[in-house]
Order: sequence, then structure tokens, then C-alpha cells
Amino acid sequence: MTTDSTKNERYNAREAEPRWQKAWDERGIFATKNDDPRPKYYVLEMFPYPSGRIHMGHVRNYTMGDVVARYKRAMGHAVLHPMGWDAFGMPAENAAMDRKVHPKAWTYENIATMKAQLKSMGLSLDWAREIATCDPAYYKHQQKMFLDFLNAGLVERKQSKVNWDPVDQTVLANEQVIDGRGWRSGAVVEQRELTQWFFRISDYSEDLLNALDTLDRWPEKVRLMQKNWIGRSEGLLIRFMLDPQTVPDKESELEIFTTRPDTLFGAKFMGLSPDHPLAAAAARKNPKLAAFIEECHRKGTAQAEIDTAEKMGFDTGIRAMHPFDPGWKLPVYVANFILMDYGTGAIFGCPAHDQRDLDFVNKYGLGNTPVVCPEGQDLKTFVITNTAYDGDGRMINSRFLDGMSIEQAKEEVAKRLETETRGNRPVAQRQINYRLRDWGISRQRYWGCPIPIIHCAKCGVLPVPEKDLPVKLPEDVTFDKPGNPLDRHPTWKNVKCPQCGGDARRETDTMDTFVDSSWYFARFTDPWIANAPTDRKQVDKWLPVDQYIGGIEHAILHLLYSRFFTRAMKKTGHAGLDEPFAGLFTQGMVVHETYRKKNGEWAMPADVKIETSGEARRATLIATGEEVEIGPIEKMSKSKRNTVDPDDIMESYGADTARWFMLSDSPPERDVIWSEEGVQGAGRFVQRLWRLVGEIADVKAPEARPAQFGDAALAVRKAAHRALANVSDDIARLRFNRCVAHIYEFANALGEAIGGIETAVTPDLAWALREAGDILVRLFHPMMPHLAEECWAALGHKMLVASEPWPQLEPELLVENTITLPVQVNGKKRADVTVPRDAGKTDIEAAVLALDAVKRALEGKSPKKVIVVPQRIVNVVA
RNA sequence: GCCCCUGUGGCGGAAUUGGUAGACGCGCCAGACUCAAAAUCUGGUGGCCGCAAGGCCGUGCUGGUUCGAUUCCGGCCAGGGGCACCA
Repeated sequence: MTTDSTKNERYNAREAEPRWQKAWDERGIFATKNDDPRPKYYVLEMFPYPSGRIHMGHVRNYTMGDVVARYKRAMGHAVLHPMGWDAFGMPAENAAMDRKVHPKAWTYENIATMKAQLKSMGLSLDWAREIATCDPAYYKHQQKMFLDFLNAGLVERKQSKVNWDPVDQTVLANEQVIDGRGWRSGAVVEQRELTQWFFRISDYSEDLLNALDTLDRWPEKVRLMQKNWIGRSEGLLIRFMLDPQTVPDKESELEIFTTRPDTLFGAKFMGLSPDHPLAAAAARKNPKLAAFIEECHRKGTAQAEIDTAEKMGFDTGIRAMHPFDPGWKLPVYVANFILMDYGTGAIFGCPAHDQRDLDFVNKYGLGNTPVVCPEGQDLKTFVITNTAYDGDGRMINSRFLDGMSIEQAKEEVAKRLETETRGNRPVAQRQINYRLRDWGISRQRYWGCPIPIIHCAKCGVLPVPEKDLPVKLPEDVTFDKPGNPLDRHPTWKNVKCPQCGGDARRETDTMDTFVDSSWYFARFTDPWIANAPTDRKQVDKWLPVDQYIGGIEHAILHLLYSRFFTRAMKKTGHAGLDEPFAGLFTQGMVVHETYRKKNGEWAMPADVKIETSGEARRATLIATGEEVEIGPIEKMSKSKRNTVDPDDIMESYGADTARWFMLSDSPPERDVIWSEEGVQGAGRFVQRLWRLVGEIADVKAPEARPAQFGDAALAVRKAAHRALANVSDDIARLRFNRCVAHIYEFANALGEAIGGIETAVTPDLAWALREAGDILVRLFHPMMPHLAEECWAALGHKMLVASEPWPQLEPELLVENTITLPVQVNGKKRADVTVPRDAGKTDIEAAVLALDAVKRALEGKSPKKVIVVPQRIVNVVA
């Protein structure tokens, strides 16, 4: 079939894409109305930090979200698909220090650049709802909620140990301490006790853990990570009496937490955290102990040190009495491996069944007694030397517990000790402990949301009165000195006490930026409301987010904080639900080959040319022709220079090609390898679709639907509706790589159908081809929206395909009249058999046994059994 | 150390969840068009044997369950991720 030569023009993405973006903008078709009566669908991608330019990870993330948004819109939903900026944070301050630009100017310039980049991707976003967390119109509400949380008992001020950088004069997060040194200054980090603000997330430990089971549209992996992070363990709090002759001051007992009360008869020592009050009390009388505790404090910030740190202890001289035998005295050690903020900061050590305790006793010669014996183990040969036994078994060497299982022994110990009282209190009680700690939100930083608190020498710590909100960041600050610019601002921090009117001081700490991102999804539902953080009507309407999409790196912190924050908002009346994200999808990274020059420097993909001959690939620098080594495929990063700039791809191939390639091949949860060949393949397909649609547009079809369809026409219609069914199902399940494959298949089938036309097109086939063309364009529209508009127009439609409904499936076209079943003999495929769709088992069996291939495979033997699985397979067992 | 995931052609991956292994794409090979190139189109492409028809082998390794296993169960190997002195 020949085509008009004018239709042979290539599709020009660079010209077409801005044109269609403008058309969408002018018609405002992506603006969401809060009074839209259709069923709601809220799709959200994790909003970006305005670092400067978008990267390929953003392209992947936002493409996926956009496919879902466009699909749901076509399915008749009122879709909320907003975008904003996680705009507070350290990089802006670093830029201020390095380049003398104000953080605010730097941030807003980046936002402008990145917004233009996102717009060039053709995303169907409602930009009218755009928010930036550094805007006082946003953080004012965050301050209001902080005060509400404070009133509701969800915020607390307490002392805590922090990593302190003495050069930059700021607190560092654990991730910012590298090998014991500050990541910016390189100074040795100190441990300091500071008074900080905390959100009481640990009050919700149990709820946050239990509710994970209700999040059935979250990846199992993320739920598991959160479960481990919350870290629930059941155990027993036991009060040990101390030997009065050995105790300093008025201490008389020591409370410990254990999950293994069954091993109580294997105890060899008691351990105290260096921060334990009893350790401090003992140190007051013992300078050597005090020195040891000091030594412990100096170490222990750097991860590497903790990994390799030797178990060290110091005998306090105090002796504890065994709860079941007052005559049995246990030495009380201060030990460097015991944490103050878990349990009670004190343990009893059972070396035979705990590796750390074993390492400890082996160093100090305290010995061990096994009390759990593995099933089938000979008691006489059961000795623990260097490896503790933490498996199952029977109790031994344990008096009244002997012979019991671990579970029985735990229960027996708990029962005995919780019914025994001392000073009107039970000696032991059951307790559930969580690893999750309260969320410290104080940062000694400028570029963050100010904590709305005033410190008055007379009246104490006071909230800023609501009428004075927002507490705005002053803009006249300097970054020439280390430390927090707010702290040395001449006027900002000096205020009058709202209670007594005397001189008072503002809180100069700002909030952790994770606070900003813990509620932005709620603000999107009505970003205009000025007198409250949220409009309850809109929050109730739109939340939870139906589909949240982002990187796995946020599996714990951001997602856990948001879950807590939503609960806190519920308690203070700002929201009505517990779980903000009904569906979560974590996408994989974008990775790329690395290229290394002879001198060891990395080369950028854009500067490298790849040649292939046979199976060998060779990379050379375009500029000089120097051969570079092709290295392993790694996450795109500045350090390895294996990044590809989205702008370059948009420029040379267009947004649709980039979007299509991002969705092809790799399943969305896995890493995708960005390759030049892959992009070219996607670009080829864009042109192929354009030609194919051009050919269909040339077909003269009757207005009316024909009453009858011939074989060729029916085949086209079946291919179209099968593709429709498959693609719909796969988009709904976010299996974009399969959508892509099905669209390829469909385009291949259509291409063959048109190529097979020899003379004139019959009216029924012409009609079927036009129908198939319309379906094809609407199917790929969510992935390649600009090309789809261009094709839709070429097919003669006047409306935008972006506001067209999804095609109607005709299910009867999915049903075949005859089916071809594979035929196995003894489990090996030998033939196919084609039978009517509703053929009975006996008919199929007869047809199968008549096949030559089956007779041959049976070698004259008669079959023992014929298994016929309807619609699936036939297996002949000889 | 504890917990979890993954392993299929040269490559990315598919397989209706126990029923034809390798869809679709990339790459490669051959051909058509062209003075040539680009672009495009056609055919081939897991391995081995065979002119062919066809046969044998094949989803990390190794056992098992089953008429039938990439899929389920046991053991091992390899790679990746999370937590990490949490008592």
C-alpha cells in the first residue's frame, strides 16, 4: 500500500510538544475542581528538593505518576495530581556559604528552572496548587500545628545526646557524621547534651506497627523495614536487690529489662550503661570508674568504631542478688555496649546464650553456664566457648525450670516474679519495648521553619501567641561565620515575653525538614485556605492519597513520620484519618554504564561514543578519540559522572521518547539501565507510530458501523480489543513495562494488517482499521501524550485526546471460537490440537489420540490416562 | 551478627500465579531500497545433532512433591538490600 508522500514527514517532537503543552494550558484541563462530583483519585509523586536541575530519577518518578493520572482521568475520575517543592534544607545554606547567594534567592531560582523542566515533560499537573515549604504561607500553618501538638501533649522538650560539630557549631544528624568527623568541617564530632524539641512518635509505636497490616497496597518490603525499625520486643522488667554493703548512697535496687528471663540461672554479671544513674553514683566515689565512663563517652559516635569496638567493662564493686537466690551475688559492671535509651539501660548478662555477653565474660574471665540445651545434644559434651547458643532447646542447670521449653520457662519465671512483691510492688512485670525513639526536630540551622517558641527568664518556655504567626525568617542574615545565623542576628531573637512583657528570647532552632514533608499532601487538597492548615472538608474528601510514588530511600523516615503526623493531625482536628497513603509504590533507580579515561578520571556519557562490532563494544571520547574503559553499571551520580541530563534528551528526542523509554523494559520497581541504544529504540517507535497512524488516516472508512465483519476486519478488531484489555489491566497494576510490550504487539499487528492489503480496502476492514487507530492512540496517550495529541488530530478528531474517555471494551471480541491447546505426552510437548471452544473432554481426548505426533510418541503403547485441563493443556500419560 | 529480596538467551525482561519457557524491546546476522550513507522495510536469532522432518538438552546448583515445576517444599551456592552492641 502506498502512502501520500506528504504524509511521510517525520514527527517533529521539538515543534509539537510545546504546542500541545500550550493547548492543555489554555484549556485548563488539568486543573482540579474541589467540587467535582465524580469519584476522586489522588495520585502523588514525592515532591522534589529544588537542588538546581531535575535528574533522570525525577523523570522516571513523574512519568509513572502522570501515566496513572491520565489513565484515571480517562476512566472518569476527578483526579488530583499536584506538585510542589520541599524547599527548606542545608544545600541552600551551603550555597550561601560557598557562593554568597541568599538561600531564598538560590531556592527560588532553582524552583523556576526545575518547574520549566517539569513543564517540558508534559506532565498533567494542577500547577494552581503549587506550594513551596519555604513560603511563610505554608510554614505558618506548620507553626500553628506545632503549637496544637504542644497543647495536645504530642511535643516535648527534653535533654538528649547529639552529635555536635565544634567548628560549624551545629548539631549533625547521624548520617552527617563520617568516621567520627563532621561531613563539612572535618572536625572531630563531640557528644553533647542539648535541650531539644521532640515529637512523641514513640507514643504511637504500637499503633504504627499494628496498622502496617492494613496497608495492603504497600510493598511488603517497606512494611517489613518499618516493622524492624519500630522494633517491638516482649520481655520482663526485673528488680534486682543490691547487696547493701556494696551500694553507694541510697541505691538499693537495680531494674533491668530482658527478653530472655528463661536464662536467669545462666546469669554471670549485671551490666550498666555508662549513662546509668547507678554508674554515675558509683563513679562519685571511684575516680577510676569516672575515668572509664569518660572514656566511653568519647567514643561511640562513628559507625565504624561501633562495629569494631571491643567489649569493655569496669567492675563497680557493687553486687546484685539473684531474684531466686539472695545468697547468689552477681558483680555489677559498667559496660560500653549497653545503651541508656533502650529498656532501663541495664541488663543481666547470660553469656552462654548471648554473643555480646559471651565476648564480655571471656575478656573478664567470668565464665559461663549453659542453661538451654539443643534437642539431641549430649549434656556432657555441651560446652560453650566462643559462640553463644541462641537456638531452641530444653532448660538445664536451672533448678525448677529444668526440662521445660524456653517458652514454658519464660512463662514460669514471669509468673513467679510478678506475684512476688517487694515494697508493695511486684518484683517483675511484663513489658513491651520498642526500638523506635522520639523524633528530635530541633536544628541549629537558618533555612528551616522557625519553632514558634519564646523563652522568658521569668515565665519559662512559652508558645508564640497565634495572632503573631507566622514567625517569619529574617532575610538580613549573614553566613560568613559558622553556626546558626538566627542565633547571632542582632534584633530578631530579642522579643517581649507574651505573658509578662519583659525581655525574652526567641527560640532560634528551626524544624527538621522532614516536618515540612510530613503534611504537604494534606495541604494540596486546599492550598488556598489562609486561616487554617487544612480545610477539613477537602482533606476528608481527597485523602488518603490513592497512589503515592517515590524512591525506596524514603521507606522509613519520610513515610513513618507522615504516618505519625497524620495521626497527630487527627488528634488536633486537622485531619480525620490515620493513614495518609492507601497505595504506595517505590520505584527503582536510573542506572548507567560508567566510563573511565586512562588517567583515571570519569567521562560523561554525553562525551562518549559507543561502537559495536559483533558482540564487542568499544567506547571512545568524541572529542579526542581516546579509548575509555567501559565500567560497571551504577546509579547515576555526580561522582562517577555517569549522569544524563534530561534537558539533553528532551532536546534531541523529545519528552515522549524519554517517557516511553523510562517505562519500557524494566519493571518499575527495579532499576532501569539508561542506554543510548534504548532511547534510540524508543525514538524509532515514536516515528513508527506516527507513520502507522498516517497510513490509517489515509483509509477511507464508512461513517456507519458495518453490520458484518470479514475475517481480516475481525482479526484487526480482536487485536485492538485484546490490547485494550491488557493495557488497561497493566496500567491499573502499574506494570508499565508490560503495557509497553502490549502496545508494541498491537502496533505490529496493525502494521501487518495494513501491509497485507493488496488492492482496495473493503469498507468493513476500513472501519475496523479506523477503530483500531483510535484505540491505539488512546492507549498510548498516558505514556506519550504529545504524540497522542498529534495523532488524534491527524485522525480527524477535533477534541484533545487528553480529555477523551478511555475506549470501551467489547468483551465478546476477546473470545475465540476455536482454541489451540498444547498436547503433551508424559509431560513433554509433542503437538498442538485445535478444537471448538466448547469441546467436551471426550471429544478433545479423541482428537488428541488421533494425532500422528501423539501416536508416534506413544510408540504403539496405549495411554494409561489422559489429563484434559479445559482451556489450558492436554497431557497423555503412557 | 539478625532480617529480607533476587537468580530465566549476548542484554533488559515476559510467562494468564502449577499447564506450550524465552512475549516485547535492545543488540547481532543476512537481505531489500540507495552511487553511497542515514532512515525505512523483510527474514533469522537459547544450545547441540540433522539437508529436512524431527530429536535431545535447557529457567544458579541439588534433592523432593506432581500427569506436569521458572512457579510449591528441603538443602546448598552466588548477588543485592535493610537494621545494626536494641539485652
